[in-house]
Amino acid sequence: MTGKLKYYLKNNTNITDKQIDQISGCFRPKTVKKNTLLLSEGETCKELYFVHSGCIRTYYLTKQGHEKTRHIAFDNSIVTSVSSFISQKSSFEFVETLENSELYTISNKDFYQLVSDIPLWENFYRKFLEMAYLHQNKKIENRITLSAKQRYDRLMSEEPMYIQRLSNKILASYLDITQETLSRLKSR
Amino acid sequence: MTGKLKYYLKNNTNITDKQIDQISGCFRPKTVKKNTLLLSEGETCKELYFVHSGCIRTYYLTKQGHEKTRHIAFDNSIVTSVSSFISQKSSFEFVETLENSELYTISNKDFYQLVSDIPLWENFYRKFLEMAYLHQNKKIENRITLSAKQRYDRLMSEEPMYIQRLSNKILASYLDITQETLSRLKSR
DNA sequence: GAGATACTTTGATATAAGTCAAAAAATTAT
DNA sequence: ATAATTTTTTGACTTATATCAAAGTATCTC
Repeated sequence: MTGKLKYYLKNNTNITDKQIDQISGCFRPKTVKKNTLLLSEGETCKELYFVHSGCIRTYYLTKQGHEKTRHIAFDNSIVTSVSSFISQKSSFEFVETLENSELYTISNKDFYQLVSDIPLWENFYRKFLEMAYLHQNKKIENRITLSAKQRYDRLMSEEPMYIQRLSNKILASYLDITQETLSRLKSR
Repeated sequence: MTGKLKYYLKNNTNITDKQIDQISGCFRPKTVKKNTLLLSEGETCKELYFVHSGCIRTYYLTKQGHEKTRHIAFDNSIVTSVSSFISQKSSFEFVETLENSELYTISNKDFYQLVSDIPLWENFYRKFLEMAYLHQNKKIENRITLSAKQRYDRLMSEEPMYIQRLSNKILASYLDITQETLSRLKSR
């Protein structure tokens, strides 16, 4: 059942099989329809998700009410509202499914219990944070140094799945441009 | 000598005095004149700095050759080219002193040795990464949701030290605007 | 302290991307 | 299938910020 999660942990950590069983035992399966909010602005993020299948995004609203997509997680990845999950303070982000999704979810409590109990899990979490940082870094850099068209072209070549699986609306908000601009630059 | 560093660790961790001695023993003092490069693009970042006094920035160059300041560290904070220090790959960032600075420097090797040896140091490092992530997050959000003037005003009210201690050139590059724009919006 | 170098201001102009609006196309629901 | 809703495209217009250029200030260096 949690096979894919176990496989993921086996491939990304040196945690022993026994401890992988212990870890995956802390996750609960959760089937969610597309376009479902898992977390809203103002709530405290109590869960972290492993995406078995489907797709999840995190986004926030600008003062003008525009959605800005921060992160998109496809199959075989981990996602949550990182800042709220870490700080256990009110989130300014939303977490939402973009497709019908099968998730495995772990509570904040259990997660940090594992961080204390299993050194290699803390190690894994640290590496997750390192990756999250590098990813963010790259997003800032892209946003600052590339034009809208260049960002689109780069995503197209580096992460074609984004273009294949996401609607223009979501894609535009991920690339920090308007739908109209995306529509126009696609036909250039 | 490393008094300020020890004080910093006492205030930000639960590490025992004995282990704080062990940790600060791994740091070496380094006095650096202003406008000195500590790391250049293409080099691998082997050191992490505690800023005892002075000021350090990290920045990178766009394809057009413009400097973009990513992070600024004043007294009593820790700084490095995080992505290169983590990955031990070639850096695309520069690290530079903006003022005459007294630093304490630790090697990547010693740093990760302490991460292995002292659980509370790994814990501290994890929290450092969490903070770095939150800080980045906020920078992305500000850049996307606020106008140049709004970003300047917010920095002025939240971090007046930035405006007091940095030249317009550096400040502009930190706010992701040109010097000319900064000059203009200051007189509005 | 004079000259060189680097920084800041001001002006004129250009441009990428946003906004508003409405039609066309694609999904979703009944 | 048909209607209703949502998404995408296209057009006309606006705007914030960048660019280029030149003059004015400040800072370093010999």
